[in-house]
Amino acid sequence: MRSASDLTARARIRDAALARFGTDGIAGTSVRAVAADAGVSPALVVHHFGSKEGLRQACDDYVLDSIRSGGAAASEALGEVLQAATPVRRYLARALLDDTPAAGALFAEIVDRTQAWLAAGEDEGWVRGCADARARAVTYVSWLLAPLVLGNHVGRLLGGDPAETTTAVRGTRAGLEMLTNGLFADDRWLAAFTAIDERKHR
Amino acid sequence: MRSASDLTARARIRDAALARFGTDGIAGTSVRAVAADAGVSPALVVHHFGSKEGLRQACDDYVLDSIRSGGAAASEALGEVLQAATPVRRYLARALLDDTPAAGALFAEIVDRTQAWLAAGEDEGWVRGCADARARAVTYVSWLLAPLVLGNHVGRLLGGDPAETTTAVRGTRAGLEMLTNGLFADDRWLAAFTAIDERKHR
DNA sequence: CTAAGTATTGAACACATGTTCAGCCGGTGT
DNA sequence: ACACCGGCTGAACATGTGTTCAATACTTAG
Repeated sequence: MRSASDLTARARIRDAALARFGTDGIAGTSVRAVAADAGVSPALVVHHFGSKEGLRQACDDYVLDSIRSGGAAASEALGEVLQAATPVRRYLARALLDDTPAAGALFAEIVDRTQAWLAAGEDEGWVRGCADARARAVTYVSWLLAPLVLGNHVGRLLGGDPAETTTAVRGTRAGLEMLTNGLFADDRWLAAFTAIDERKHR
Repeated sequence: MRSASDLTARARIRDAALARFGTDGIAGTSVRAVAADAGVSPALVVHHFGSKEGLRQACDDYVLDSIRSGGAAASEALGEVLQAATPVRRYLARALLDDTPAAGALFAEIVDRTQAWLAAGEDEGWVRGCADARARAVTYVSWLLAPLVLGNHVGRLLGGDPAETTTAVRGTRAGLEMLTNGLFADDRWLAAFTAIDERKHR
């Protein structure tokens, strides 16, 4: 475990920014606050990153790299993300909401990988067929991302602190059950939706 | 359809704030910008709402009311939310991420309702049983909320603009398919997860 | 019509923000 | 020994922020 003090100042600033951006949002975080957290003068952060925007991009690049390098060839495309360090997760959630280009690219990349993974599973017989593979991949990724984005609320309701493993486990297990056995015992909702949809398209 | 100009200034300010807060985040929105959108002086917004914080609370109350009154006794507990006006949706997503007390209360309330709804369905036989009803309700709500929070990215990948119905339909349908038929054809992931979990707890 | 009260504004204030700049410190090469 | 150069800082600047306040327009009651 690295201690904060033996990192280069540049890295300390990046880590502090990651944490603060994730907690308070990018607009809600001041350069001064980041500098203070890193034990550094505000002038140094702009010396290293050019501007606040530059700092944000550095954060984008950092989480992008740490996710991509994490397990490019891993089977479960998103498993790595969910197990990344918590500040990274929170920052990722913020970035996705703030809709930065980097976040969009990352989301698209995750979806692509997941779609390929699901297609492979379909070939091998352990994933069911479906009408719209693209839509399914997008929806599936959204679902995996959801507890991450809503982590605070989910954690609060499931007891224990949000970062803790044991609370995430309950949600993950419940999700897996739904994905394996299904949630609804008959197709009443699916049929109802299809009916409405067709009526609208006529 | 009401036009913007025949609303009371107070309502215009609230609507403008709702939209801007949802788009740019609360910290990223200035009182002046809201005032300009509402065609009003900055001084008036604080005259009506006391402070920027007061304005945010008014927005919280507004979406809370419009959701609660929308369909308190409706069957699908969250269906109303997803069909609410788009600015409200975007604001709700922001509020959930910013973790305001009001948002937390709303999330808890939605989960409670959903859990009751699922329990009823279980009694009536159209919802499958499960090990952890609470966790399932929380996860289910997260899933329904996910496309809302990640709306931009989902919409972009599914084509068309995010607010449009036709793009949301694809995702919703894919989701319903997964919830009805299941996604995985066998229980390899569920079994694997259970195995890991048990090993950890021994 | 007058009085009262509310809606609304323009100008101002105090403060926080992102950014700049001239300079200091400490190590490295010559 | 010197010069040099990158990490680093304190003070300053311009601007944008939330908020205040006195004063004006507008509506409504007596």
